[in-house]
Amino acid sequence: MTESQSSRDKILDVAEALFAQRGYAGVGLRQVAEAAGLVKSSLFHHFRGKAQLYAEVLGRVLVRIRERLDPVLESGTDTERKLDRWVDALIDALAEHPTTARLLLRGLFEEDDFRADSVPEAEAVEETIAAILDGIQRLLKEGVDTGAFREVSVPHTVQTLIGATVYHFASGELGEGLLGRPLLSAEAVRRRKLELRDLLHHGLVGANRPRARSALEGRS
Amino acid sequence: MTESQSSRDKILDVAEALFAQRGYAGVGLRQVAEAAGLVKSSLFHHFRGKAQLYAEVLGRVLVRIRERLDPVLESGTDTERKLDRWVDALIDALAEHPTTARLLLRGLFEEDDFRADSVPEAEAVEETIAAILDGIQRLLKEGVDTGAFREVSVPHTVQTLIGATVYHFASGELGEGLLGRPLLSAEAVRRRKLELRDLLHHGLVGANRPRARSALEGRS
DNA sequence: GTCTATAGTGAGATAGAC
DNA sequence: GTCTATCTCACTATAGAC
Repeated sequence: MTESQSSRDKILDVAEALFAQRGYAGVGLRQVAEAAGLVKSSLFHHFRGKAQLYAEVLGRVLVRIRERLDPVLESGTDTERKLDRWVDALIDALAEHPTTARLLLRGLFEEDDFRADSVPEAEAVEETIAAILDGIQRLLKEGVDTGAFREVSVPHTVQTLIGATVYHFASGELGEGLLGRPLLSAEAVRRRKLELRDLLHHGLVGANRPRARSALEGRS
Repeated sequence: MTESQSSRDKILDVAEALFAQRGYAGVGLRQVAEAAGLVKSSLFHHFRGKAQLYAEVLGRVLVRIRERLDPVLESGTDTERKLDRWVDALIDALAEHPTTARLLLRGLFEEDDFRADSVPEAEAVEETIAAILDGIQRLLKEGVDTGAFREVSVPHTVQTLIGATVYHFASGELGEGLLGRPLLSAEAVRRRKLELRDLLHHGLVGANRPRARSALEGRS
């Protein structure tokens, strides 16, 4: 965020914003260069080409997310609280930069477009995704095995969690039209956590256990 | 599906598949033309340009979906069953063509790319989206007002439903890696409906009402 | 490390013959 | 309604001066 960042970081920052907004195929290196205050060919001094730049952008945001999620999984509380914290941490990560969710969701699709001109850096991206998925799957399995959660399908529940978080914050104008406010406003983020937690606690958590919910915590 | 379809329909079909796979910016009209058995310039006899072709593709799948959802909303059962049927109908619509979910989710993002070269046909797309969203919002509001559902936020719940359905079937390799089978296999579609219904019934439906669930309906 | 210049390709779109 | 030919523009990438 400071003005004394290297050209390389500046390029990554503007490329992240552009790829999130217009996608891999929709962004030209000319755009990226000019937004970074350079001329197009100067990019090739920092990155081998478009595909590598994209892979580095994607890898950077995935690592950012993983760094927020891993500590939650290692914390020593009960499974139910760990899931709450995991979801909150993911939402915080997505809400930190307005481009993150879109970049991730687009990344899911554009693998086709960009695996064509494949680069070795793409492997690091896949590994980080696998690690994140592995973490949440272990957590859910632990909950199901110990009876803290219903006997849900772990993969399907992972998909639901991704949809409820990444899709939501990537939904742009459609989501903002529904909510009537910016998706990343403090109120909307807070409310998203609350709604999702309530859904999970009534939907995931076994029904025949003592449950101390502070009824209707500050609804509008 | 027959071989005696008009060139126009053939173009729409192959464009739908290509736009779903590679996105608006990622598809060239040359690809579309050759996949339809024509040369590029022949497309311009049927469509004014790339943006209009894309708008018509998008409009067609949205109308297909709306035609499946509207009858559910007009059926005369209780709110809870209507929601179940609405979700099932949406999943059936998404599972009917393997391209639908991706096309829709990409459509959310690519509005930027393609609103640039704006076409009047885009309005019909917006209207169909608005009608679909209005329908599910009314249904959810009815459920909250009558006490059939918890006091959830209607817009947030719409977002969760979209994420749990459209995202899921658009998730491609990531989703298939998680589930270990094709997303559109009969078993995976059946299971998705079941998992989502269970989540909603334990999460959306009020907890202090008589609930006759046929315990563990055929889990693997 | 950034620049100018340029190669080489493919894009969307138009004109007009058949 | 489909074709060939062509226009203009933007793209990724490279070469080489400074």
